Amino acid sequence: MATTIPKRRDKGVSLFHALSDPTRLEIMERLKGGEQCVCDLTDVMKTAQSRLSFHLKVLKDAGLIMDRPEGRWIYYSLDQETLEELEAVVESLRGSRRRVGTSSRCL
Amino acid sequence: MATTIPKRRDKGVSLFHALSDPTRLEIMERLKGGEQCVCDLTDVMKTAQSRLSFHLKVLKDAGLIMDRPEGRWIYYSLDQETLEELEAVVESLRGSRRRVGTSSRCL
DNA sequence: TCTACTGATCAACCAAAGTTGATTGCTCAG
DNA sequence: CTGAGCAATCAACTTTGGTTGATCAGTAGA
Repeated sequence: MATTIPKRRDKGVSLFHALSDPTRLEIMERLKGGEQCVCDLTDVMKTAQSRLSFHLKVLKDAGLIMDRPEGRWIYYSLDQETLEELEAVVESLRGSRRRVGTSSRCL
Repeated sequence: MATTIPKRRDKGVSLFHALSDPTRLEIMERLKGGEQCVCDLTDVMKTAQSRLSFHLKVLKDAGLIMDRPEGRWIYYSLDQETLEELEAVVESLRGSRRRVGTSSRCL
């Protein structure tokens, strides 16, 4: 089933919004190397725990990352499926490169 | 010359931010069909002219669209180069899919 | 059980982004 | 030259997003 245009747009908006912050982009980059627990990230990014937790939530709500609790820790990792969706959204933006001669209305 | 990591990140942030709004995403979709003047967009999107102008500026500042004045009108179109950059940024997010067995620090 | 640690959540605050309506500068037609 | 239409800009306002510090629940180890 094909997703409706507005639905697809909303999905794009939420993905782009989640990635539109330097801290969150850094988290994504760090997770490229494999899953990390929050304490790893807090240490290496030298940032407040609540702040990091906030950004992780934004990424998780967008579906870009997943969490896996293990004992005392929670491990975060990239969600490859959503990243593929993101790639599809971006590719769809490029669309057909045809050139329309004149505008429809403004004459 | 390879761009530095933080520079690349900033570029990503500004692109993602520009696309993180439904109105702007709709503009992008409409421009896929070819260049459009502002009056076309105002008509078809049924939105205030100043609002549209604001969003066009955000997209333009991010480098995603270009404008071409012609007489009384200004035509906007997608900037394919930037869209390619965007694709590269997104692809780089997927990175290596290797799995790291255990975390470095949290034991 | 008691304590220390991890990480989520909350409320209060501050900053950034978006909206609205009005104005301005420009171009073209009469 | 005048009047009308296109589009950018501005100031005031509203809304959304991000930060901070505190608290809370869950887990592990002594």
